[in-house]
Amino acid sequence: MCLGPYNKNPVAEQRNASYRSSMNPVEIEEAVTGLAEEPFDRAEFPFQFLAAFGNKKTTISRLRKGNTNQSDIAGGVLQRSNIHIATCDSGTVGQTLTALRDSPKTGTNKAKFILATDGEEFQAEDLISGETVACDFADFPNHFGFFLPLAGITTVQQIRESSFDIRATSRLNRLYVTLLQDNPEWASPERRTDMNHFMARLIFCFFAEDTDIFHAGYQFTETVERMSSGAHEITHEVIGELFRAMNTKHADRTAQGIKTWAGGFPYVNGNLFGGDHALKKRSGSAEMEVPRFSKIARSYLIHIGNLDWTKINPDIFGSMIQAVADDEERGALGMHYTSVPNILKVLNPLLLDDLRSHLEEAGDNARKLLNLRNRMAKIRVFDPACGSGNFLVIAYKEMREIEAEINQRRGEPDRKTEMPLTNFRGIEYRSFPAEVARLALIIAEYQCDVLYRGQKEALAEFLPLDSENWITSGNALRLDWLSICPPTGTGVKVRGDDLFETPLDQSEIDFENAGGETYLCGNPPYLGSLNRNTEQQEDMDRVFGSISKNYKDLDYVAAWFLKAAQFGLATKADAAFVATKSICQGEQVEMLWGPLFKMGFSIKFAHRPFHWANLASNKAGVTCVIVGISNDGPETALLYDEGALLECRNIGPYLIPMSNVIVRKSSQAIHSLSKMDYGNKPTDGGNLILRKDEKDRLIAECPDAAKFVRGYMGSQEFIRSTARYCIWVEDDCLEEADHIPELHRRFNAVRKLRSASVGSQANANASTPHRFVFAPHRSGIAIIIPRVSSERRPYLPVGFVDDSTIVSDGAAVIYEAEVPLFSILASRMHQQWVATVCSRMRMDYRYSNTLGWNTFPLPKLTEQNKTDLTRCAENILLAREAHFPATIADLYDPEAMPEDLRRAHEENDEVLERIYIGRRFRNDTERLEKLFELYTKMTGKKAAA
DNA sequence: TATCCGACAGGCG
DNA sequence: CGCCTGTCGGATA
Repeated sequence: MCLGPYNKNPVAEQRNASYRSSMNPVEIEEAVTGLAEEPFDRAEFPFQFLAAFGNKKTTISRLRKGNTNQSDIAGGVLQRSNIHIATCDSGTVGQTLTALRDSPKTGTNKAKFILATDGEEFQAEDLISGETVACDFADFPNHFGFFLPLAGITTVQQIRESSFDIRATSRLNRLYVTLLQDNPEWASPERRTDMNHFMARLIFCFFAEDTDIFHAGYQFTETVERMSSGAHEITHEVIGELFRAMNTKHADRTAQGIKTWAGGFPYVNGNLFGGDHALKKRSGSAEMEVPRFSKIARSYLIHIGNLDWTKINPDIFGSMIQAVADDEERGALGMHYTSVPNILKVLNPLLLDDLRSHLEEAGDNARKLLNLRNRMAKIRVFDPACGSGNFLVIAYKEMREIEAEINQRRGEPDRKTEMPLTNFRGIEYRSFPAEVARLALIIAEYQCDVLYRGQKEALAEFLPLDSENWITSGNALRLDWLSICPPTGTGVKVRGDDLFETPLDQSEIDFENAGGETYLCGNPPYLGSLNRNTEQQEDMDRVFGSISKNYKDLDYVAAWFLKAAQFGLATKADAAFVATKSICQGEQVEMLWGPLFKMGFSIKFAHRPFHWANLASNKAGVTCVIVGISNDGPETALLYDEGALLECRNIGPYLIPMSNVIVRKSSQAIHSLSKMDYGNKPTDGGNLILRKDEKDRLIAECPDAAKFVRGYMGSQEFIRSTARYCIWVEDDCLEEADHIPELHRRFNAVRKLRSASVGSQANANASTPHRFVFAPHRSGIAIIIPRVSSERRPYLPVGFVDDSTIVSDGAAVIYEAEVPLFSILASRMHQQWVATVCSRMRMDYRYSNTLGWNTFPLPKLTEQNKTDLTRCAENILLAREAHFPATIADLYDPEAMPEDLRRAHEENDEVLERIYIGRRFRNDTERLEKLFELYTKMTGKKAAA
């Protein structure tokens, strides 16, 4: 997955900075390894151990002083809710661990782990899972994954199981940083590509020497170590010579003057060892360069080479290693990667399930099996945001498994694969991940060959590498996808770098006879309009500019869907991407699905919104969907919701079973009820807002200020009854207010903040700091509708406020509201509508006047209807009052909603639903059907009129 | 003028 | 420290 160089904006940068503060698995691995290399200090070890897992200095010094150390064991350190550690006399590790396990404090303080060591032996136990570790002290860093929950890392089980990948990443990270320090001229953006290329070559060599791709006696690491022994300054020459050998055919080596010690290395080629790109462009020469190694860098290199690289897992390793080269992402170190289960959520319904069902159907029929194999050989999988190639690697591995089964059944178990690696194509913005993706695929191919055909066969055909460059590094939204991934059988092979700028002449492709299928997949970057940089903004213009004029608020990821659709129109390719949920909610539905439906696409399968966990604790994640599109008119569509699968006739753009109805946001209501306003927006940096204590002090110090203070109510204040206040000054009282020193001070602060803002609205209002930048406030009784509220509540929480209170932009508001409006807003009908067509924050309801209120389909109300609804509203309000001082949050807690309140709502629903169909609806599905039907009717009539 | 969104953020128990 | 649930201001129309 690619995250381009975005975040020009200071807010986003700040977010990134805070993300870096917690330790990631790679940093922890480094710290733990460092700890094992130090001499064992019995008294200090527990604290060093905790520090290695990211505990803050203050936490540790408090533990050290004994303030928070709960241990009842001699030499013990017990951190509440985490770990009980004890160091002990030599040879007593077993007893000490037992003592820790039996310690009453271990239980009362909810320790998750116990750990005992004497500096020679190391034993630990995970008290929740019961897993244990027992090893030599020097080896305990190998088990660091075991302890990751100590750092709050529990969400991604896979990380824990990928100790090797994390360790390798950590070492490479160290080497990379050191090399950049030693060779500052390689840090320029231009040379960085060469550095990345160099790292990819190294990784290949480490893998090759451990898997016998390099012949015995010609080990890369060993050769480098031997030839540069005592002379680290020539390390780069040694490596350069080895690379040169691997780039030279055996027949030419003597003529090229390759040194004899390098002569036994195989010819690898495949561009991997070819001359470096930037240099070639600059001087026309393809001579490759190797960065210089300091003594430390050389020792890092040898250390890395001595790891067991056969354990490399190309599915996830790539995601981690790509982050090594990325200054922006180094802090997060690949933690945005797409896990294998999530990748399969895309690939299974997109193509793998179909292939597997054909395999099953073929049984042992040799002809059918052959057809399937031939079909698979012509399938291209194309990930236009491939990052380090996870999707492609998984697709390749899964398809190889199917092919192996075919060959098994056909009695050809050793058969060479029919699926060229070059059928798994990708585009990636950054050069290093693109390089890693190529490498990951090569490694995956080798591993599959070993698995399905045997090591001998795998080795025999592995080298030299195919030199085709089928993973393109560039901006996917500016490249011509057909040029990069034309269907198989068209006669167009992989095109050279220079051609990517020029779109493929479509006459080059014989689509009629192509026959090969293409499937597009991936997890492209998500970026709201707020966080895009200029280049990304222009990308959107290029992709959507000629299609619609209403696209600027679309998420960046939507551009991949549109390009995929355009690609699909030319070649009949289906596509499926992971995306932010917002492309299937709220205003974006119209912007994206309007054009896609018009182009003849529909949703073939989808995963309903699910939470994408973030490894860092205390950080919110993102809510994702997976959407597969096709213009092939599928007869049924598959809708996945967590574990469940629903087959339906059509999946609507809101990812529910329905027709392709799009609800458009509108500033005009389709019903004839009162106008709903957006709340009053301060843009004040908090200076016009007062907590209760601030308000009390202000009025105590200056009673004259009292008349400028009003209640201030948004979502939080209303739902949780947390009082806040605001300064509210009408223009004609400004002079008086400005004489109050505290208000004067606050006005100045607002003026300063608004002037300094990059937002035009803030600037425009800088000279009127006593006023909110948006202030529709009117007197009279108003209804407040929180902008965001929890999805757990069975009804939208709404309520009345009087005009001593200012409704903030944290809520919507209807001024001078009539009581029946409350009944409608508080109904199940309205909740269902808003839940479906409005956007969400996480999974929580997010209210919008233009999307939820103005579009709400409601039959015309009679006077009798209004009287009935008024009575219902009064009953709801009375029931709420009966439980004073319970907050709205208390009252609408689904576990604890009072019975009388629930009854009042039921009654309200009954009255309203009778207005729709003369009876109660059976369920929410029926409610939504009716609402969408009515919406279509009401908007259709309006359009005609 | 008006408003939708956040590869989100932060407080509470 | 994990769970629960909504701020706030910029970009855009």
